[in-house]
Amino acid sequence: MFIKIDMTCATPIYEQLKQSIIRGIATKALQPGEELPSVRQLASDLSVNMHTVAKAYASLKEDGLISVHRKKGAVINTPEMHTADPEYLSKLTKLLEEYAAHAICKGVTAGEWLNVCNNAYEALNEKRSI
Amino acid sequence: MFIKIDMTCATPIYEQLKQSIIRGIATKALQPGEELPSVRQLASDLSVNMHTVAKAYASLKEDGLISVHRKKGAVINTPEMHTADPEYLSKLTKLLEEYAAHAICKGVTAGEWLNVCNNAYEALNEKRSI
Amino acid sequence: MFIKIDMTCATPIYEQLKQSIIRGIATKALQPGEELPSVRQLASDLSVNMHTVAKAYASLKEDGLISVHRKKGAVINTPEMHTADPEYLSKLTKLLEEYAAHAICKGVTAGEWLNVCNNAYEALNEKRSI
Amino acid sequence: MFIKIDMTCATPIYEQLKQSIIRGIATKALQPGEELPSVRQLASDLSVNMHTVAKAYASLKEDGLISVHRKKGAVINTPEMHTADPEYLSKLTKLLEEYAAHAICKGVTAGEWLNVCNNAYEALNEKRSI
DNA sequence: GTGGTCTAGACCACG
DNA sequence: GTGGTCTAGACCACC
Repeated sequence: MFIKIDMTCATPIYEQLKQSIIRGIATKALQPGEELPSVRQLASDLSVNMHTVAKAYASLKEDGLISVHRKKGAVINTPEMHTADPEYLSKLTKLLEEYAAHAICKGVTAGEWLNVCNNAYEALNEKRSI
Repeated sequence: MFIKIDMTCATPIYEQLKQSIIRGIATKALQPGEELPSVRQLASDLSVNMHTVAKAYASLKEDGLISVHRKKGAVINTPEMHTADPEYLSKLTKLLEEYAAHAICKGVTAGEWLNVCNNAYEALNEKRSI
Repeated sequence: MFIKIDMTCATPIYEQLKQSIIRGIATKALQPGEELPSVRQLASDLSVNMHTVAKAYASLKEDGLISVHRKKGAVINTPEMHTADPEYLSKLTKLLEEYAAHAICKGVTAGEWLNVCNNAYEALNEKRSI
Repeated sequence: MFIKIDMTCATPIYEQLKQSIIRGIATKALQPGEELPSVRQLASDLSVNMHTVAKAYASLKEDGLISVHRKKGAVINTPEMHTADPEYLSKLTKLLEEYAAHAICKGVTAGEWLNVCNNAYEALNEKRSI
């Protein structure tokens, strides 16, 4: 796992960490069932505090992306393909509206917008198929 | 101006304010050339600190969405002034990748993803045509 | 607010604190809209660490019982009477099954059980009506 | 024995185990006088540590739900041995108050509360009559 | 060994 | 002054 943390970045370390792991899962670099390093281990690897890592893991657990297995530590969950959770999709739509609004202001057309969205999704999927 | 601020929301007030204005521009509720209220005016209307409004305006200016004139105050830029430059689109793609990655983890398919993206864009366009 | 923390108790301090506040809301000792003390304030009052209080507040926020208002700090939410959230009720049922099972093992009859449940609810409601 | 342990669950294994057995007794799947598997046996069946099983048994014994004989091992106590003593009921009331308080905060009415409590009890009784 | 909890002291963004 | 984040070092429950 290649997790890189930018200490100078404004976004909190634990969120960068969370995002890195999410990216890893999305690109299948992290397979379902795979174990994540222990909080202590990862903390020392990244020269970051234990609690910071713990917070990232807790957030991922809350999102249902990982589970904390006794003794095995944190493991990647298998996504529930069956349920395209409408609640989640609606929340996602709202979040995307922010970017969409900004894009419209910048003169981005509907076609360009969908193209960008598609690129974002496929950029991850490509790595996935490798 | 129909700006509503949620004081209990986690996102900073100045960002909510900025986002409200962006949404206003995107839906054409705010027309190019139109003047925004003065910092003092808007601050008192929303009962927030002057600095908060000023920060929002500064951020909008930095994004090239408004211009600040000495006399007229803040005015909405004309859409012709912002070109859908590839640099912006590539930055946007990176931002969207975060959401795309999370969506993939949650089992959202490419079709669902594009559908959500389209909905987000059209939700703003619909209001626009009213 | 009379919050008492038992440092010798096995249950974490932040949970005791959370429970105390929940009790306060249930008995109307804490009215909707009322402000809770700041984390620093409460922490010093209870001679407990700031973070411990913050954790309790965060948990209450997640449960939708309080909101963190900018500048006003944490304020009690007004319960949404309209929605008897079925999801919540089903989760609650599962939790209660644990106690019910134990009670059955101890020879508690259905009548006694319902009586105990009613007492627990009314014990809070009585204080409420004062 | 139909005991399922969730290694990813936050509640300790020994408590899950204890709760499973309690549920078994409550639903009469485990009859009074019946012998529980030996600590070694159950531990190997569930692939958990011996100490974990022993801890669960010890806790059940402390609650007066089983007895541990030298030769026969752990056996389920007969219901006649546990009387619905007022002390137990009062302790139970206090525990239930926690849930009741939370429910009140969430806007659950007295009727809904009693309904939920009744459902929890009957859910076990139904399985019992099968 | 693991994660969970608590403490203490620090910095920063926000308002 | 407020909460949010990060650090460092400690103890404990569970396994």
